[in-house]
Amino acid sequence: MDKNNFSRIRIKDIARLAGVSAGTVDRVLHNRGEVSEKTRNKILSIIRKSDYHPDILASTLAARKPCRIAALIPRATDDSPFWKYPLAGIEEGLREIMYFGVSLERYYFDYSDRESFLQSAAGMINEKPQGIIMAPVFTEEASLLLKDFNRKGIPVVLINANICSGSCIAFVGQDSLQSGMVAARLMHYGLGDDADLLIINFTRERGNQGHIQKREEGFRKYYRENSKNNNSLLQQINIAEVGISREEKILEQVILSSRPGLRGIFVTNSRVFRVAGILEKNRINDIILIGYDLLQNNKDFLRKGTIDFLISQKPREQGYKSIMTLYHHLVLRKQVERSHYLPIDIITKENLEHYTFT
Amino acid sequence: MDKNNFSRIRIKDIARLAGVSAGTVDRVLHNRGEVSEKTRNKILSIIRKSDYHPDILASTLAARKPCRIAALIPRATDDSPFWKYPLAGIEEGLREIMYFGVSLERYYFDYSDRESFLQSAAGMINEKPQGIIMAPVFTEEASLLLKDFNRKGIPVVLINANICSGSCIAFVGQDSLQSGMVAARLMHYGLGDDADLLIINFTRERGNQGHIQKREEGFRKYYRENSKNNNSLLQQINIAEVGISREEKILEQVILSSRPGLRGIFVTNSRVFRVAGILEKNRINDIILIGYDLLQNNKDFLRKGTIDFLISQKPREQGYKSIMTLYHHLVLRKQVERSHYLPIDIITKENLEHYTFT
DNA sequence: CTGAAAGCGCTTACAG
DNA sequence: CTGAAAGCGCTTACAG
Repeated sequence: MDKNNFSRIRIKDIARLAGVSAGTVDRVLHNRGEVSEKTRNKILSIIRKSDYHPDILASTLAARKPCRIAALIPRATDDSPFWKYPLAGIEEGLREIMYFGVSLERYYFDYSDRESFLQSAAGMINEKPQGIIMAPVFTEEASLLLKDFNRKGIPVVLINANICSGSCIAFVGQDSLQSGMVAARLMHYGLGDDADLLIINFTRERGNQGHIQKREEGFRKYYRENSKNNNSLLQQINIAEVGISREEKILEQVILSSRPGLRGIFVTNSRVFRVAGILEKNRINDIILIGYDLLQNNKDFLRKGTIDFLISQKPREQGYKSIMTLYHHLVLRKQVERSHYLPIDIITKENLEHYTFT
Repeated sequence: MDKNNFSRIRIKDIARLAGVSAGTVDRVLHNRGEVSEKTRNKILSIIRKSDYHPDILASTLAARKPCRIAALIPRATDDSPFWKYPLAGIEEGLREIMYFGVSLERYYFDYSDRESFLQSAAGMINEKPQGIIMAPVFTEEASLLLKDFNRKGIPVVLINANICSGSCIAFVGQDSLQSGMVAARLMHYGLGDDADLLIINFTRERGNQGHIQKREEGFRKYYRENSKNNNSLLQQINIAEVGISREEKILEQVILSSRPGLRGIFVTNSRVFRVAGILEKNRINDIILIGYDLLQNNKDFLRKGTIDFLISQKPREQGYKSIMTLYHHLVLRKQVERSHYLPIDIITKENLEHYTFT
């Protein structure tokens, strides 16, 4: 039987050992100067010997300075509900740490509106938060912001997409290239070599499409490395989001004209339900369909078998980890890991129901 | 922009409003009597109106009563390292809540020694922990213990296997039946109908084999419901763990004699690396092999491609959730969910590396 | 540069 | 049945 006791030595004890007052110990503990080198060193050496751990409860209680964290993320919409999950994760984390005086300010922007991103960011900066969670949807603008935050000494955690070049404390998200490889692996495992495949990209305004491209790249990489499938069998199509009915037509035409050879479709984002709809409408059920994200639409098609596999980005856990990382940094003052690559979850009809928190 | 402020009304405020002292408010807050009905009701009504939330930091700081949690789990061994992961998860959780005075006492037992389970349990009971995490490896004995803890009012969280019939506050683990279905789905997706399959059970001393059986059941259920594969194609073999070399011989014989028809093998626990070894030795690479748990051996074979899929039980997260559930119950005094079925993770060579915390 | 005192919000004997 | 006081371990003005 082992025991795991926690801090017993108190500031008071150290003060007594050093022959000084608690206030002085506190001053060296927090490096706020106004202590002579001599006493400072004496206290420091005592601390080192004594494996002192501050009582963080007493500390935050006494300091009673609130810690305001801001989240700059896209607003979830009916059309694109993805971002409600990271937010839910952030809020779940918040509930666990609010006792430490942590509060959350939410700043939303429109996923496809660069201007709204900048405006929301400006509002956030005005409030001078102690820490920031940011979804860097618009790469260039986000990079500039990052530099600004860095200059101001505000720690930032990036969520979902990674543009962190030294100026953020951590990134939380998925390894996109690798997730494309996972999709390819599933495709290849089910179809073997020499099956006609189609990759569909639903693109949007230029901006954060980097990780979408990476997924396609990963998919191709897998096939290059593991299959005798020659590239001509691997078509790709980009669908600009220009209005659903027009898109549907184009897609339908491409798919139908590729039959009967076409055996598998990989959709590089959460819009896979669109393709599923087309397959269903045309009563096509001999095509393997793989895409991303556990949206309600997608889950329905997965249950019906129209979609074969979904890859989850663990959006909720992304949110949870983001705020917890900031908490570890700001409140606990612990070293945090720079990269948090979350698992690439493979979801089927059979394991779907147990991915409630994802 | 939203704000998320937390408790501002203090006991002192309520006391003032009720025209009593803080001590009296505290007494009704904690139901420890010695208050007249009249003042009690007055205070209660004020509390209800005021959305008072206790400051849990101040509360645990002032109460300074330690909360000792005990974990009764199998000792991890070289042969069977599985249990080191739940323990790691428990310890990870502990680090986050030790500030609240939570400490952990570990009680180990031998996974295949019923007697050691009882002895370790006795030692634990002696120390009168405030909460218990228990792996109910030996079903009958564990049931009796559960009743005893229940009588003593000690809350228990069961981990990994579920025998909780009302006398535990929560279960954390995997849905075994469903995980078998996931394995079958992967098998069937890769091989189609009418492939010869083999299910291998490595059994041990009678005891907690319930969830292993469930896995086989799930596997068969999937095939019954989804395939035209008739049952004669689905052989099953139980290997009693009687010594590795004898087992290897038997297994090798079974596998070789089933060739060339045999196309897939499902191993119902983490011993899948044993089967992988036999396949490798005999240069067999046209058999799909699926098993459980990210042990080092298994991961190596997954990387080499001898094992095609592993299903993870998320052992670390089981541990983490167990202790956090107890913490929510004991320290935060919150209602906790009864069942925590963790996701059934599908691991391939391609997504293995991002399942570090699992 | 240093110490003594008051206070964070809650709990706990103790006195009445 | 109730209140006043001391204390949990730390922080923060303030006085010197």
